[in-house]
This record gives sequence, C-alpha cells and structure tokens, in this order.
Amino acid sequence: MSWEPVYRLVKKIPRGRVATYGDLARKLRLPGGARAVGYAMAACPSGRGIPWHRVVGAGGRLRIPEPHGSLQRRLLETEGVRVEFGRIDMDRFKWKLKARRAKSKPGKSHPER
DNA sequence: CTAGTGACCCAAC
DNA sequence: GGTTGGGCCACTA
Repeated sequence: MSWEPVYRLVKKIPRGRVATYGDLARKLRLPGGARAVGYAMAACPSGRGIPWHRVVGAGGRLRIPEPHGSLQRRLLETEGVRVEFGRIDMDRFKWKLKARRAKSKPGKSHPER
C-alpha cells in the first residue's frame, strides 16, 4: 500500500505548525484511521522532505518513542513550536485544516451493510 | 485462516 | 493525574 497521500498531506504542513494523526486520517478518509497514519509515518521514507516531526498525537502529545522522540522535539522547537513536557499548545500550533467531524449523518442514503 | 504488534483515540475507573 | 480496556485497522509471522 502506498502511503503517498499521507506523505503528501504531511508535506503540506506549514513550518511552525503541527497536525494530529486523527486529523490527517479524517482528512484523507483513511480506512485505518489514526492508526493507519501512525503506521504510514512509522514507515515514512527518509530523503523526501517529509516533516514527520510535525505529526503528533491527539492533544498535541508526542507519541514517538526514543530516540526519534528527542529528535522530533528538537526539530519542532527549531521551527518555533514550543514543546513542554512532551506536549504542544495545540491552540497556537495546530495546523488548521478544514476537517469536518465525522459525526451523525442524517438522511444517509447508504446505510450500513 | 488466527495471533500478535503498533509513531492511535477515547471512555471509564 | 495514572492505569485498563475496547475499538479500529494495517502489517507480519
């Protein structure tokens, strides 16, 4: 499976901003959800300019284990993202997407199977 | 096919 | 604030 769409979206994350796995998954409508994004990022190929460090967990929490965790934190701070106690101020650094909440869908003409 | 794991998310205790 | 458990799906053995 090609995670190209995921990488493409990640590459679109502006400097000094971060996005969450869940949001990216919703944006891309990935069947695997946040988990798929996590897997995609884990398999993230290097040398493609993919700012993987701008992808964080829900609530702006860093879910990446060592040693990449430290690297991610350093890179984020370098770009101007404040990382404190493994957390990020989503209020100021979250990348504002047009993602709509997958909430209720009234008048659905395609019910579950 | 089943079972285990994972850079996830969320509710509940 | 922390730990558990369920859900969700992709990938590997």
